[in-house]
Amino acid sequence: MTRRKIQIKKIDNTTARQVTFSKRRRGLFKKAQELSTLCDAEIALVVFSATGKLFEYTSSSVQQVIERHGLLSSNYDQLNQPSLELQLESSTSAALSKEIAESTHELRKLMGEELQELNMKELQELEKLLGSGLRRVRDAKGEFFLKEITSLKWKGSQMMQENKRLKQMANRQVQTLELEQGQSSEPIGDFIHSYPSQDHDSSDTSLKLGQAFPNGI
Amino acid sequence: MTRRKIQIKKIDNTTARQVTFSKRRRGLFKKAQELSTLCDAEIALVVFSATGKLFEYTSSSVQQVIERHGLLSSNYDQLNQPSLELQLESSTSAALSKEIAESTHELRKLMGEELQELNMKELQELEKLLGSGLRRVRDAKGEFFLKEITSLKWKGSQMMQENKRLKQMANRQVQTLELEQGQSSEPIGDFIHSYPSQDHDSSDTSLKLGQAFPNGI
DNA sequence: AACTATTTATAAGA
DNA sequence: TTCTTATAAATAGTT
Repeated sequence: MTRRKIQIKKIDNTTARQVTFSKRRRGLFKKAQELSTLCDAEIALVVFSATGKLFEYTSSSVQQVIERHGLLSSNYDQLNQPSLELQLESSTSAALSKEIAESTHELRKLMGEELQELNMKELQELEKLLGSGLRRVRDAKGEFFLKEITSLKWKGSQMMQENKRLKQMANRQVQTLELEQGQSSEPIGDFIHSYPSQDHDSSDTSLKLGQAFPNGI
Repeated sequence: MTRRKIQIKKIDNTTARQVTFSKRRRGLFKKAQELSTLCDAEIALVVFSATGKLFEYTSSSVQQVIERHGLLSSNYDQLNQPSLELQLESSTSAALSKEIAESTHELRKLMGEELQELNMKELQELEKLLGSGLRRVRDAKGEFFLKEITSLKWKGSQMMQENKRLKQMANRQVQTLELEQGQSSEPIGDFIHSYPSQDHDSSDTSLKLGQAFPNGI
């Protein structure tokens, strides 16, 4: 807008458009930075050129905020040792409930509720992360959950097969009893289908499931 | 920068700072919009005033892109009926593997791999969602995963208890056999601890696990 | 919120 | 790309 005034519409000539893009982009970033400094504002600016090149400016490093709170590092630490505490070493209802409660709490924390502990200003700074940082965290969390789910499904399938095997074995034994002694007993199936009551006896009958899945997913 | 040149540093006077903020913010947004139009660039601009007020500009509505691809709606549809297909109606290895593979595929799709089907331009537009849209998607996905994991853990615990019960029952029967017939048999434990082999018989031994968890988490 | 003297940004050309 | 420069646009200080 100087040797002549121009219309604000897409510049047809490719070369001219690229030149203008460079010039105006620089101007825009400079203005953004000036506004941030002069008025103590937090600014995030992302520009994609028509060719897909990315330029971005953020007035404050949100990375700093994140690192200050150890969000990334702690999350990544947890990501690197998934499912270890989930190998179900306990088998009573109470212990399981507790474990589930704890895991849920841990997962909720992972999900970002811990962010609520940051004050408003810091949250606003976090907002400015735009894609990069938060998106990395999000993707990592997603992968974590995905692995967790896949692992749990594997364990579930293993347990189902074990259950099946147990039932077959039980049935075989009942048949043996019936054949050899002519006794009749309650159908195994009905018993198996009933849900466990709240009694916890003290004998160690833990089945040590989920202890080895060589092709760990 | 006109009656006099100014230094680019924080303006002390609060009123002056607010006035300058308004003027320059407007200028900045105008420049952003001009750059976007002139050069066919995608621009996302977020400004937080010192008082925490938010102003933002995005050159294209990413909401449109998302709605066009039905990403939000389809995900939410899936969110509203979680774990139904996971109630493990099958019990053979082959069926389980297939189910796991399908579920995994479904989860991967949920995770956003479907986004790879969008072309580059659209992805760039998506980038500009900044927090709002993508964050909503992310949070929804996270909640989905969380529910899925909790549900799977519940099922796992139910199966473990059922396994325990089966083993107790088996042990009781073995004891009965041993008492009444004086026979000795292989220790149940070892058999139970072994992992299932690849045989699939055709008898329906499905245990219908996970069909009712009144206190659903 | 309006004005206006200047500075700044930048379109066209080199 | 970078520089030059004439001119348009933005805006600091004022009203």
